[in-house]
Amino acid sequence: MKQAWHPTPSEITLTGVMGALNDPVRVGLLRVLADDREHGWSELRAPVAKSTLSYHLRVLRDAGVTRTRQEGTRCFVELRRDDLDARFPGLLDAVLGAAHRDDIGARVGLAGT
Amino acid sequence: MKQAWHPTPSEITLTGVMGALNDPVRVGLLRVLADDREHGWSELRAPVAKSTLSYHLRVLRDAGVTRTRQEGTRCFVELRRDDLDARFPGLLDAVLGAAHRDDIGARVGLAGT
DNA sequence: TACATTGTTCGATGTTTCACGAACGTAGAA
DNA sequence: TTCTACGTTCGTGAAACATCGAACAATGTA
Repeated sequence: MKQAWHPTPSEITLTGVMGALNDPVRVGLLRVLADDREHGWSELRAPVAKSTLSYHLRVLRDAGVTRTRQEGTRCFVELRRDDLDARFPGLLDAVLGAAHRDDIGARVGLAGT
Repeated sequence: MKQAWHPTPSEITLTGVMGALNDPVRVGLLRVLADDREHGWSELRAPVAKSTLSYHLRVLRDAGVTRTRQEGTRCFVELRRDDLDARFPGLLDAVLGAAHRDDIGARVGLAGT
């Protein structure tokens, strides 16, 4: 299983990021990843089938919002906060703040919490 | 022609705003309206048919991004900056800054510019 | 009244998005 | 090698979206 493609910082587009964050499940994933730690795929809990979760993680990755690393058969996901902040200053914080206030994507979480 | 419906500030949702700003034409309109002045409908120039422009302005209005006022047969549109800033601090500026840097919606403009 | 202007709405069309289960490929375990 | 666990990809379907031109409604003008 080869490492998945990721956009370089300059390939990250506003349209792509806005599109990626225009879904409550993906905003929920964003909130989970906002602790800036790497999380295992299997640790993630979302109210969708695993194929759908894979799809959403792919959308986030392709947009440059997250980075996915493969290790054996396991995957680890993390937020590309530095790249996003460099590219679109303030955007991530604004979305995270708004998502927290409106409690968007609340049904997404981590195992055992 | 009665005045169109607008969401109250508390009815403005992050999901709605993100969805509204997830289209280059609408981001272009946002940039045009970012001067915080009221603009006449007929003043707006976008690379779409007038029925499509009407549709986009409706999406922005329904999301709470803009306010539309009717005066006779004419319409005037303005950005609801205060409401958006109160609801989602920093979001509008972040999007406007990013849109400017990436030149999103550049084909939208005003007549005579 | 009749006509022109302005923007909205309708109906049709093609595209994109999100969802699922099934099938698949890769890597490690037995 | 065979089996199991982990995620991805495929095929499909339903819904939402963007787009257009035509028809429409509301207002102002002749």
